[in-house]
Amino acid sequence: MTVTIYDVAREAGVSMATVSRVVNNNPNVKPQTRKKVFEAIERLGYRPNAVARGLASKKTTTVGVVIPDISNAIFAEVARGIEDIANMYRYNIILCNADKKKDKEISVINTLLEKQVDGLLFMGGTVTQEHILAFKSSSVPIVLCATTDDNNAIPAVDIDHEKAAFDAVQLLISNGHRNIGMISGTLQDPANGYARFQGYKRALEEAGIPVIDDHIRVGNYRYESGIEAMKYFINLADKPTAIFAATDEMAIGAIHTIQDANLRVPDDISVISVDNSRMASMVRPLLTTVAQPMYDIGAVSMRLLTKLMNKENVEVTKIVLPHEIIVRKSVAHVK
Amino acid sequence: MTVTIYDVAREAGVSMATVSRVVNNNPNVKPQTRKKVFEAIERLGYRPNAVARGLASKKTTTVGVVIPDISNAIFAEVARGIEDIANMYRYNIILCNADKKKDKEISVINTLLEKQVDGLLFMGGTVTQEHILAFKSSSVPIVLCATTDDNNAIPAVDIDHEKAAFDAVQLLISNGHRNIGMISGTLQDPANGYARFQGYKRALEEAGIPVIDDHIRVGNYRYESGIEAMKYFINLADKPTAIFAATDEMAIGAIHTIQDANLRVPDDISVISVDNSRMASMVRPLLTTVAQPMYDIGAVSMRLLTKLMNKENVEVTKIVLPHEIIVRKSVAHVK
DNA sequence: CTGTTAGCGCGTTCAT
DNA sequence: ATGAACGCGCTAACAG
Repeated sequence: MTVTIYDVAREAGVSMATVSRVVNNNPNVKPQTRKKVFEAIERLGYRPNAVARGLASKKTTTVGVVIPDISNAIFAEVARGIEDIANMYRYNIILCNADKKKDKEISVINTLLEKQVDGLLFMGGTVTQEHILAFKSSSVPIVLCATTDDNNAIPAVDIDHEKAAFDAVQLLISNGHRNIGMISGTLQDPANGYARFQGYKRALEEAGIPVIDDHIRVGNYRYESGIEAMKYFINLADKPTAIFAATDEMAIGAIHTIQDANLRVPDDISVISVDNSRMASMVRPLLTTVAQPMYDIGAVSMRLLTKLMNKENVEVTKIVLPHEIIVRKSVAHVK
Repeated sequence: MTVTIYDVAREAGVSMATVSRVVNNNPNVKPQTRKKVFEAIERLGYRPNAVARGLASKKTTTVGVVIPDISNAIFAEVARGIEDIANMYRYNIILCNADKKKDKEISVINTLLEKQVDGLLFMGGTVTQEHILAFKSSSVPIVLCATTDDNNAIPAVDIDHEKAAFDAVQLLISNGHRNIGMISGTLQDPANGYARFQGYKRALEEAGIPVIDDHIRVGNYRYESGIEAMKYFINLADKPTAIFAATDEMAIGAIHTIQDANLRVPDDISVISVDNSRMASMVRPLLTTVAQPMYDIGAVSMRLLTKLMNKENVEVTKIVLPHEIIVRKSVAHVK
């Protein structure tokens, strides 16, 4: 039924080793022989079996990607970066959603390892001891992607979330704002939640502005929770003159709430956030936000992984990509 | 180095066949033996090699997914549906972006087939003869996902794009609009472009409204092209009283352009579109749009594929999922 | 430059 | 219920 390397060999009148050589572009084949083999391949419609090749060579040219949720635009962008670079180096990607749930993460790591991936890209919640254990149970290279690792034991590429938040809030402060509300993500989330909150706090502290609980609301990254938080802020006696939101979506929720209350952005209240998703340039006013290079995070981590898989010597295994404030129209000087 | 089934056999004092049986849940093993084997597995940290298993069993429990662009929210949603169901049936997903480019599509189909995937989910541009040829070159089941196939030769699941557009435009007409502009996608795209335009046309024709070229602009699905198209419409002598946009993004571009011209949505101009992306509920006014069940398209096509891979008899192989108009705030009765 | 020969790790008869 | 032996399709020495 299926045509194998052996059939080709017979058809071309050579040995299977020779067929293997031409298929794998080994230079040690006479051009004429090569031609004969190619013709036989063509005639028989031979297609190499990558599984057999994987078993014999102990390489699958496949890498596993653990991702929280591919339907989340942020991660999808990372995934595209990963796939583009993988493709460039002739790797394929096995994609697994794990929703930042530890059990699911450990589980997919194991099935990925069973599938003999040549490398692993991990994007998830916190990296626990259990994760490390699962990683160490095999010798395939791993790189953490947009994921923090307290133990700092594994190669990783990410941005500096704390600094990103710090910079955003500092922009507000440099515009004269001193009454700044924060719409945070859950503080349990080390990167998008806790770190950004820390940046907010540090920016205030360095400016000598007291951090008060009433100016902090915790949301769930989504539009609706931005609305909810903003409704709260608007009813405050000392209403903030500026809002720092941990995500664009929450920022947009805040903007709409402000506008619905017949206040203006940025004239009455300024808004800044972090993400720079497509939506940031699809609101009125255009949203000032700090851009995270998500595509690049994916691309760079995949590139790092190729080096690791290639057993190249990589000195720096902790890569922090730069972020950038995209100044648009949602921040103004305080009145 | 790596511990194999053979090592486990020795450690447990049984044959490798027995180990294979317990690993694969074959009932023909004495409980006591099973226990011994499990203990040996635990002790040695044995992890089955899926590649070797794939070679021996001719099954990889892996399916290939060809997708236009995972960083596009619409497709990412489909992908999540696919992965969830795949996961449920213990399949893994190899994900390949092909950007709707024919050559790239054919190329990834072939590498996926080389990897011996048990099935293929294809999401792309048009399905040409060359695609069919590539599909037919192997006997693995294929299902088309959100992709039209003129030849109608391959199992597929999609929505009725023409009808979706028709319904949207009809809602406009039933609100008294007779001067309706369309912001279309490229007409070369059979589903999102051409079919939606056809639906627009048919709705007008059935209402006895002439279809005039001046009321049709072709965009590229994006926000910016919605802006551009709307600028054109606004300067028209007989300005449309309603706009049908082929995507939410273009619709939002139109809305903002209308508002920037100091006109109101929907009081002055109504806007409707199709997609029901998250953004539809993140604009003011909230966007009325027809919802496509993208997650379901992914889930249903993956489910169909599992049946096909399982050699179950499936009668209907052309599944059309229902769409639904989500009425929000961007459409009003004509003044 | 080419062919021979072993495995790679596992599923699967076929015996027992 | 268990074991022996073969083969899945290919790569990788090694020999010539």
